[in-house]
Amino acid sequence: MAQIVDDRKSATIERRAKLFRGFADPSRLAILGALCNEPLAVHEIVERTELSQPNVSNHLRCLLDCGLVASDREGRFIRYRISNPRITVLLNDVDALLDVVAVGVEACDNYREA
Amino acid sequence: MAQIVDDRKSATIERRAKLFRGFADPSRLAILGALCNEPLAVHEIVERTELSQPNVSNHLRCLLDCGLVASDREGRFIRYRISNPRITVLLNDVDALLDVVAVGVEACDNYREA
DNA sequence: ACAACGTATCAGCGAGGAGTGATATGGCCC
DNA sequence: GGGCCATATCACTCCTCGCTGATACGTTGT
Repeated sequence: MAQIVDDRKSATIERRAKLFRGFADPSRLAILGALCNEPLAVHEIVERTELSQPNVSNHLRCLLDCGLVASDREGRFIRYRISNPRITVLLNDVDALLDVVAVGVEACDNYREA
Repeated sequence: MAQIVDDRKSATIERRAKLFRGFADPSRLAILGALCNEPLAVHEIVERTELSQPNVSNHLRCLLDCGLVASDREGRFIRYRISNPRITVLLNDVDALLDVVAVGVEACDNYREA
């Protein structure tokens, strides 16, 4: 019984961690940031983020699998968009938290700076 | 000028990514989850999370540097607590987002499952 | 049908970070 | 003050993940 509770708890934690990892990458954040303004085709994302095309495609696949973005084919373009407004909410929350902890976060050298 | 804007934009993205990474680890989430209920000393966190003591200490140092937790010495104990309510808000929002995308997130095999 | 464009896939490399075990530091009590 | 408990630190290993370059797939126009 306690075991079941533990399993359920840790399963929740693992899911949270995995979702956070989805956001914990500059490239994916750049893509999501670009898509927050408007839906975009892949080559447009490539232009705006200055990431390589395969790189963008890889991350889009990840974001798509995770359900964070959705895609619609339009002729030979594929237009990607944010799948759920909660994502924007989350990004805003992070910015709000950053207003408070930005200094500390930048100072933390337990993981990489850039 | 465009360069400055780019720099500023990417600096924002990097900060966001770094903060997200702070949350993107099961151990740190377990610690934060435990602290959400009540302030705890290190050995109490060790008991509840079943993580090793050095591991907990390492993560606490990281969370402390980032400003996500705060600490108070109490005799030979050191009591840690969540530093800002926005953190709880953020965790709740993630859960809310998970209600929508949990299936996709678990299905995404672009990064590790557990 | 062919050329050109848009997008996806894959293997391989490199770096960063999480966990462990041993050890150091510091405060408490008898 | 010596032993003990609570916490911190460090070196090291392993594993995961992100990026790149080459290439394949698919769609559209001519």
